[in-house]
Amino acid sequence: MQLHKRDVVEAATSLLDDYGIADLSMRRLARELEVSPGALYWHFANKQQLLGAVADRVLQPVGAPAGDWRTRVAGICAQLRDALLSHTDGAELVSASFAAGQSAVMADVLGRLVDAAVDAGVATANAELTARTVVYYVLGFTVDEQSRRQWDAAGAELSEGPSLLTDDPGARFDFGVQLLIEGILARRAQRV
Amino acid sequence: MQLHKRDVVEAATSLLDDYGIADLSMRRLARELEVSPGALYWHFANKQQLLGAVADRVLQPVGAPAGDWRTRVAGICAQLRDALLSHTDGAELVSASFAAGQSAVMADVLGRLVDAAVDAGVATANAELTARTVVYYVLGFTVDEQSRRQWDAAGAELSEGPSLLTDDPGARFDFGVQLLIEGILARRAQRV
DNA sequence: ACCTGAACACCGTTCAAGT
DNA sequence: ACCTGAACACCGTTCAAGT
Repeated sequence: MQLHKRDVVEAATSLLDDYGIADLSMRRLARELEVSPGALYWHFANKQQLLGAVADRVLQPVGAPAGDWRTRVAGICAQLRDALLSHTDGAELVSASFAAGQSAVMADVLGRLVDAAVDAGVATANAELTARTVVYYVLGFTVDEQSRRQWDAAGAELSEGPSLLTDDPGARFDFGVQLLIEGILARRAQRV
Repeated sequence: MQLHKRDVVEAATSLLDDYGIADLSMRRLARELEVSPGALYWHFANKQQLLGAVADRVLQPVGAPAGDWRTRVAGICAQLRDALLSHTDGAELVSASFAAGQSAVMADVLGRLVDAAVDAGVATANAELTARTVVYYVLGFTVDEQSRRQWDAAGAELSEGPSLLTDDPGARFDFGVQLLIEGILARRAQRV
């Protein structure tokens, strides 16, 4: 039976969920699909490109929220974080794929953030950087959050009851998002 | 002659500068030092730890600027970016080591940013996140900047003269730093 | 204490050759 | 068009044994 891109991405995603990004290798993926390693290179130019496709699969649930620019920025951030946390090492995967310019969906998300920045009144010359700043925050925060989560999901029962200092990642995340939104507000209508 | 940690880190840094992070392997480093691969594991527990030591070497020039909190934040950001741009793939290396919790110097830098945030009036519960947000920005921005720089340092003479859209990375970097500073200002004196 | 030698268990990628 | 088989050129890490 023929191998399709979609099957490959599907298998890669379940490998990711079950064993994490360190064990998501081309050879192991090929083994799982019962094909030779070389077969994957008919469908994908290299591993980076394949990981980019997996990243886009992870990002499928991220939509285009409506509302004023603040609502949209906050909505995109929240949806992004949720999507990343839904897969083992999702934040790390998407972060790497974004940096490598291999995620089409991240490019779309960036575009929506650019629109929101423009609507906020940021000069077009600065809108892209404003959008990137938001993305850097969401990825950085979530990579960190996820590695901590996964770290004490192992070694679980040894830890103290309600974790240290009433840790509420959601609230912490929102604090940063609001910081950025206020920063955007302050930098709007900047003379180019 | 005895192999010391400092020699290893020195050799690793020059391998980094000459060939980039992808070619900085334990085996290649051992070959350069004319020891067996196993010898490195007497001095470092694993590759992550060694890379952390290299990251700290890269970060040596980053100091503790004086002044009011805004000046300190801006100064730390600028020094951090300069240090990262001074070595091939420096931003990527430090970003990875920071995420893995392997850079002592980044921990120090974070501490100074926490102090600045507290001085700005951010509640202590939010100061760490505020500091991390700044770090996420500097690392994200500089990884991106450096990959672009290195990409068109190859394929050089083919490109247009003054690059696209009067690209001034320094000015763009400062815009983001100011956005963050204004965000911090807006979120100071937050009720805990 | 510090290092070698050799092994273990892998990698990503390419490419002639097959169907 | 799509895939196999086999190779190429590597990895990180461990560990008995040597000095």
